[in-house]
Amino acid sequence: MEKHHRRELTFLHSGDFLRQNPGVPDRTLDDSSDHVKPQIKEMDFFSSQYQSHDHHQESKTDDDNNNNNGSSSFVDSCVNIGLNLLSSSPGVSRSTNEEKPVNSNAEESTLKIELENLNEENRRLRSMLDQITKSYNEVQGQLFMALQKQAHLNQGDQKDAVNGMSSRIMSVQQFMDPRPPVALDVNEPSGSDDKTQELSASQENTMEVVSIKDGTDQTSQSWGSLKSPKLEQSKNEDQASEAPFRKARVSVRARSEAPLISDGCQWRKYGQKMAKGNPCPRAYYRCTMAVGCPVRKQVQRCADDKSILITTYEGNHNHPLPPAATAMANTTSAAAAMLLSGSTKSKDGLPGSAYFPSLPYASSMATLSASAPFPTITLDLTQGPNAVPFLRPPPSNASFPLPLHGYPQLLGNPMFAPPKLPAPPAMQLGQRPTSMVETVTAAIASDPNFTAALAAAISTIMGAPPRNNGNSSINNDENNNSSNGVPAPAHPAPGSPQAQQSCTTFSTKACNNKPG
DNA sequence: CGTATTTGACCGGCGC
DNA sequence: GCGCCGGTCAAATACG
Repeated sequence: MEKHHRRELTFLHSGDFLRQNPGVPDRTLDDSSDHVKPQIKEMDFFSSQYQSHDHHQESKTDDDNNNNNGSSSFVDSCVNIGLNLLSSSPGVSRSTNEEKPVNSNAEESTLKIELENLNEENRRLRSMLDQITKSYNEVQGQLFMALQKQAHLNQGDQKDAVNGMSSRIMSVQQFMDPRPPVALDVNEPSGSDDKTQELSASQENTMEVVSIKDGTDQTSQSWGSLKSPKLEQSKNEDQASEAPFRKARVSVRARSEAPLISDGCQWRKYGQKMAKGNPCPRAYYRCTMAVGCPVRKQVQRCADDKSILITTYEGNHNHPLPPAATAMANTTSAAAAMLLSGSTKSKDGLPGSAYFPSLPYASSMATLSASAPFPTITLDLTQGPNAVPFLRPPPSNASFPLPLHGYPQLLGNPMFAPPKLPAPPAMQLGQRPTSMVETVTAAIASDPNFTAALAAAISTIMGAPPRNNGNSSINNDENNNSSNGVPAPAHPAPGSPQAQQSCTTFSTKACNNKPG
């Protein structure tokens, strides 16, 4: 069962592709790092795999080979040793072999045969991997084409097309990027230069998609230096047009009985107030994952439906996000790229009047609110994936539907400036409240509805009918995530596309969390 | 005892 | 200027 839904939701996870291979035991991936067992098959397989395909794992493999510690990555030359060490009592096997040359010869021939079998297996798996890679590329191409097609169809605005397309494509690239999701502590000096570079590059991609600055503080995103020329330009433009804007916010509506949704960050409550027009108190939290992190969030139950939890994020994290948060952020960004279709703005300029259901599952998830003191994008995750364009009647205030959360550019696009707010600085292009969106996407990720919608949308784009697994296939990953703010250890699967990761690591603890 | 939460006080923005 | 309101501070309290 778990295998089943993994397969569906992690459709780009190379590791899971392998996992599906009939000849490869499931323990292959899991055991590669944790267990010391005579699993030469798996080891050999990975070794070859990485050597031929996966650059970013090369360094790891090389390290292992160099260390030759026999803990995880055996090369062929080590097979014998590994077998002896692992299958016999240490210290005894050697003398035993010396005393019994005949048996040793027999064993040697046995090992040779086994080695040949392994080589054969290795070839077979490699060819399978090639096929998978091929299919992967094909699907990627199809996705590109689908996105371009949709962009053309919805090409209501040239500027949007220019900005959006490239971003979309970048997003897709990032989504498809088989490199391991990053997010780990980039400030920490890495032992391997190659690895570091890979991480940086990957982060760059990630940030290209996710990055937003809300203009409140430009404390360097510790993730990096990621600056595509384009974004750099945008940033400069923004800085040039610095305006007295305060903060953009992202609000997430999700059904949850828990007082908090788990978004991968650690929060400390610093206040609670009764808000006007809502019998439920509003709680104020600040991020405590790093000293001085300016990110705040407000949590309040919906006055109309107390089962709906409204979480509003504000500010930029000044620290790397834990994998649990980053992965989800990446995924959501990728999902944004997938789901975003063409022009997203209100063509007649009237709030609430624009709706482009090119991607029915997601296009109604986001609304921009013009009435709030701050530009706020609201992501409504309270509807089921198949509740087709669920256009929750916009709240009394002015708002207009947006296809897409997690799509930073939207927040920055002056075209989206609420009529009431004359192009608030917060809405300037290039202002990228990165972390806010990331946090929100993390929150989104914790909502089963979103992941289901994402899966359905992806399936739609891919031209395949969405499987009817819906929430059930996604929600079972609770154990994958650590509790609030605690990074899930080593959960990024090597060589897996980032998008996949978020699919598999989505936290659904929203309903299980106890307040910290 | 250290840390997190609670809760009333305080502050600033905004409308009248 | 005043009051309302959202947001934050910080002392008191709770908790492990």
